[in-house]
Amino acid sequence: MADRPESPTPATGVDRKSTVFLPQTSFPMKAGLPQREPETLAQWERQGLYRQLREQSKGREKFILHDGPPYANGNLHIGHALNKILKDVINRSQQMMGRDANYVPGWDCHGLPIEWQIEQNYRQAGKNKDAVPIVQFRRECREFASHWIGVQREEFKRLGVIGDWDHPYSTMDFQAEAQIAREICKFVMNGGLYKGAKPVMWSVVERTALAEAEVEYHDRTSTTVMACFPVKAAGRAPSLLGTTVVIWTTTPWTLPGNRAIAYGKGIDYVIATVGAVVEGSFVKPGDRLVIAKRLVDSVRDAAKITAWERLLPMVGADLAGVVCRHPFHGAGYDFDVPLYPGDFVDTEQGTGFVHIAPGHGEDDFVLGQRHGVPVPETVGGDGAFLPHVPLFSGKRVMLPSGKDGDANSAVIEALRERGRLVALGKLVHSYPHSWRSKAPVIFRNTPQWFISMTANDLRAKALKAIEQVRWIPPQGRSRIYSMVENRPEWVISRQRAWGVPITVFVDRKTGQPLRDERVNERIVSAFVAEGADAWFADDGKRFLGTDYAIADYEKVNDIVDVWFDSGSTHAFVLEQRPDLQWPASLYLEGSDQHRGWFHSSLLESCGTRGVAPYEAVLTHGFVMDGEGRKMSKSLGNVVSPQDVVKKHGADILRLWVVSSDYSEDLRIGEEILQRQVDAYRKLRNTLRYILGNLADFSERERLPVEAMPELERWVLHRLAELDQLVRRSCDDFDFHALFVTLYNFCTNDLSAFYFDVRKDSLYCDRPDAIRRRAARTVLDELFRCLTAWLAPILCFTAEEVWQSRHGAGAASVHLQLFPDIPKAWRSQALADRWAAVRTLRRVVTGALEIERRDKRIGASLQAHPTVYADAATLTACVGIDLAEVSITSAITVVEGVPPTGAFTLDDVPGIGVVTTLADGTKCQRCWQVLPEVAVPDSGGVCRRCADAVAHHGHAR
RNA sequence: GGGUGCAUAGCUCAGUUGGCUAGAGCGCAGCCCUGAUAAGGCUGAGGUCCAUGGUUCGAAUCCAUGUGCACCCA
Repeated sequence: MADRPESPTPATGVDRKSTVFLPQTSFPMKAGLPQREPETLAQWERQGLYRQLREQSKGREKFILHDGPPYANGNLHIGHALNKILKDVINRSQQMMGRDANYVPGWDCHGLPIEWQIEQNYRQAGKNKDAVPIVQFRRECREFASHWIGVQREEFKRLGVIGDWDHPYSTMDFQAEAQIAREICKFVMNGGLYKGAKPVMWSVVERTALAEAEVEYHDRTSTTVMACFPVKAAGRAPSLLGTTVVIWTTTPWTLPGNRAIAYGKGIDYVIATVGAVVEGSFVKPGDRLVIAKRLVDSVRDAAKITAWERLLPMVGADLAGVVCRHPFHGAGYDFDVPLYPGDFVDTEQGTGFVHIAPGHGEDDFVLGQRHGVPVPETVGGDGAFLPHVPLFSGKRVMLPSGKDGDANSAVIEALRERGRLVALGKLVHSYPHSWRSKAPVIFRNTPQWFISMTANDLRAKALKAIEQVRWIPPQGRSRIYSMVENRPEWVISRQRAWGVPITVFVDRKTGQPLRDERVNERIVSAFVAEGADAWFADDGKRFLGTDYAIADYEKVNDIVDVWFDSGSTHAFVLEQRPDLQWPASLYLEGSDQHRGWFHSSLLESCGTRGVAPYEAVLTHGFVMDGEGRKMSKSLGNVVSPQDVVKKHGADILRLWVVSSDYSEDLRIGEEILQRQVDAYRKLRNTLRYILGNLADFSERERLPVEAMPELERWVLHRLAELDQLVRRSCDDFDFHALFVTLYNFCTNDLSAFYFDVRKDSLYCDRPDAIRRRAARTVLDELFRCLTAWLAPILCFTAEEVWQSRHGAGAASVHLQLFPDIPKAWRSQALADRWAAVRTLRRVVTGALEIERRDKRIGASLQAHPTVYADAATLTACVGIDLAEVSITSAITVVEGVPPTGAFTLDDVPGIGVVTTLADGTKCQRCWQVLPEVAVPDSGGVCRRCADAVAHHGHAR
């Protein structure tokens, strides 16, 4: 370097350029994320990053985000991506705040959708599922779920989600199945579990219960009847005495199962006295019928009434407490039929009253349950009335062929005989049919297993637990509270094959479940060793041991609902793994899980442990398309995470997550993604610029804060402010605010201001110049902070930047903590001063823009502004080089009122700028226009540059 | 049909307990630079704050109704 000519001729700019310290970095501007990210993943894998993290954070306070298990039956969709990325950002940020954030992902594996898929495979192969032994069937379900766990695991990993992917949990692990059984046993032992009955959709043809997913709706012509129920007790409306309440139904055969009547609280009713009728009417003049006011005309026509004699109005509320007699009163139907209000009653058609048969409909069942109405069992699995049903024993609702039986006509005839028939009709309506046989289904009461909401005060415990949990956003609390407050008993049984059995033996004599811990232990240990298949392998004699005779007990072959499975994850994951802890710090899922996983986990835990399994619950909204519509295959607006990753990279998707307000529904589409790509580029270039200007930075250059110029101290002040915001935002899981602030810091404070101003010093000052050393020290701090703060979000890019500086062999950026920021960096006085400086600067740049527009200048270094300002502003600027800050070659400051014609900004009173051209000649090295360069022996460079060139290479 | 929630520039979002000419960033347009260069800087144009009615001296903000969208339930 010493032989470099000290004063190169002005014409040879190339030589000078080599003395300018331009940014140097191999960090490319173009990211190539889709190619690069998998390489980074492979590197993390090789390093064992997850293991390193665990080692490193041993003994730290644990932060346990317990994973809500996705269902293992298909590729990931964008909602999965949102959920897992959010979890990952939270885990990584908690880890970097000094906690041990161990994340164990999991899968939900049992249940109907998988079972169905396997059945479908059989059907396509022309085989019959029922011919396959259940254990083999279950094995195929297990293999199916395993396959999708593998697929989803790779897809999740590709998103950058870090966790114990080598040891995830699944609800079908033997150990999990064993623990689920143990949880069931707890409910058996504490009396929470009981056998009851509930209506389900039942196919008479296949003699099986059907789930909602297994029925399809077709039009069907039904015989409708209006039947009347004589009022027995009028409640608070004496005028009802001697009247009959008229109901309407499309399923007359359900009348023997009637136990109540529903009315609408807000509906207006009348007592209609029949005036005249035509021949063939089932009613006679003088009959007094209670019906909805809106429907008087249609009832009149349906019942062949020519005129009403009188209409006495009343309101729904008057019907409270009214009790009727059953139409078949005196023939074995001598119970009361009370009236209850029901939300589902309307006046679209019928009479404004709905007959309630708790064994034959969902509404009926729930309403009946709420009021303690018994659920009669009237129809057998073959579709025939059971022997104990008066009048109709043996009558068939439906034949095994799928054709209508004789039950409807028998019921209608019985009504007519007793004078309880008001009208007959036909109705074409949408009705559920079996997916397989295409035959209509019936709602039939079936034995089911329930968890009581009242036994052991489960409901009260759950409500109390809700109060103690932190819900984010806070609306979540009231949402789940009202659900738990109003929910019916918890039905946990399913008549299915792919799941954990309800591990109960029922005493054939008493109907009670066997309660014996030794039996339970045998079951659980068998499951640990063999999985839940052990239950289905034989008659279960081995579980009873020598204490009980299998002949005295019935082994229940129902399985437990999958919500009970996932509701038990806290028990078989959090409690069982020594590297986790119970309760979880956080559950995080879509807001639909208030009804789902949050709910079942709460009930399961409160029923067995008395408290919630989580300290906090965070919910996110749903992902819509770019126009805010729901995504659907038919609309063709589905955005798949796989496509985004392939096209843009996972970091772009992660950026999208933190740019959105996930407490509400969020949108994704081409434009939205393009905005993320733009933001990414800007961040990447900011980081690249820092890297470039830190080339060869050595510790010897580092400068203590006290020795730095104010501009550098202001940047450090900003870092201190940001540090606080970063930590608070991470604690609040508010990444949107965090990201916006970081991004604006990079664009406004760094790129457009600090970097722009310091460019001159970084490029042209002597390497040992204080100003340059200060800038490089600050860049180093910026590097530490930004890489750490961005690492939880842009996990791939942060690593790439980190390695670009520290080498590929360096410890991962993800092993860093958020830097400790000295409190002393913060200075409000400094912030205030620089706010004033930047206001002044805005006026200067505005003034320069006029010059530029009028072609008097191009670069700002050609200008020499004169700033007129008040004393307060100038006081704030004392000691600050305003020319440097404004990137002009000179500046003149005048205290006083701006002259007319000076440039001003409307929102900045008192400051005006008059611009002239800078005096002098352009320095060939730093491009400032200075008088000193104009002198003959300057060599075309300013004194600073001449000095820098003379010492080039010496101080580095 | 019921419950819950949401609606502010083309996009993503701020707008405390009612008190501004309603803000930011991106995008867009124009200009400048050419030593961050498929970069960087500056300036500018974009709003029926979903609609209607009300409370108030004053409403994006509070109330009512409606519309649209979403989730849950029926």
